[in-house]
Amino acid sequence: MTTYDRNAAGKPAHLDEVSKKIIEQLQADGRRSYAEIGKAVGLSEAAVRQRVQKLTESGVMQVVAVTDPMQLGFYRQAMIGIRATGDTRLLADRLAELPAVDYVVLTAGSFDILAEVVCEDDDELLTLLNSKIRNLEGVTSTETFVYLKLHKQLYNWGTR
Amino acid sequence: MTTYDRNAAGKPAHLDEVSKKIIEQLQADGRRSYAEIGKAVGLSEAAVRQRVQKLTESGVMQVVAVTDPMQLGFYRQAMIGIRATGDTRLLADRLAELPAVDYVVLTAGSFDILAEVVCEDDDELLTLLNSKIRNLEGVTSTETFVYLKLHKQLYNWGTR
DNA sequence: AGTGAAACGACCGTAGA
DNA sequence: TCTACGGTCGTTTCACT
Repeated sequence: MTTYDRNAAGKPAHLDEVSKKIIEQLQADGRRSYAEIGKAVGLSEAAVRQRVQKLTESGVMQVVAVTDPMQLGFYRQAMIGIRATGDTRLLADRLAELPAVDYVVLTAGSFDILAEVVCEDDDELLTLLNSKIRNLEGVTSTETFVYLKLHKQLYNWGTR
Repeated sequence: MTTYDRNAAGKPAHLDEVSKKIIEQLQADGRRSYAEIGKAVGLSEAAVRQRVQKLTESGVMQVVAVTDPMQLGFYRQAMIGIRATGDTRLLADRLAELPAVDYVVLTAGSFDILAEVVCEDDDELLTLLNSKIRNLEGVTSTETFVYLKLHKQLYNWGTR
């Protein structure tokens, strides 16, 4: 599943300190054992496992592999600001279908949509823009921000 | 470590099909056992373990917990486009130090920097913008794109 | 929700092709 | 770089609190 609704699981989750610590442990290393986490947070292995299962099932957290595009041969990344007419949700669906697009967000402001793309090179980026994105129904104009240097990238949203 | 250099580990990594499959397995579930992955890709448990270790050490991949800001009480996200003078790398360092900033990228285009922020509410966002970001040395103007709906969010960059 | 205990399975180091 | 194997540790289930 590539597209998801952040509101799907409902509202807050008001985690206690122990669950926050468990999440921190898994943010540092997603393969850390439940037993080791238990030692760090002062809980039995079984209790940690139950909490992790709940956190995962409720969508608060997931443990996944993240990869570095550069090392996989994708040397060109960019953010595309898009201005559009009509229902931007439909347009967002079309954008999300493109394999090179790894991030789509509907925004308020001078762009209606922001889309991040991952390309092998400038050639692919140019083709993507001209032959795919700018052809989509509703797109009135785009602005491209080529990445010069990715400086900070956190996955631990929300625990700060 | 919150800031990292994507070029740190050098250039390509030309993975074979087996390593790509291993990464796919861990993208689906970061806690899947080496033995189970081995069955899926046709390799012994030890071989999978060695490959995962190499992929992790070389920075091609890492297994981590990712969380949903909404469910942790951060209801307002936004992308801030920043125009600046001087060395934007220094400014990016200052931005990266702010806990609410989870993403900073130096760009070419009508913005010099794009920064994603995660806030509890509009109040915090407003304070962040006015009292923190716009005060930073070198910032000449900002443009804020408040997130209305996060539509697609991939962590599996590069394997497409 | 949590603990503890026993059976099972995964993980890790080492040896060898 | 892979497989094979044994010791160790983690995980799972279940009965209990």
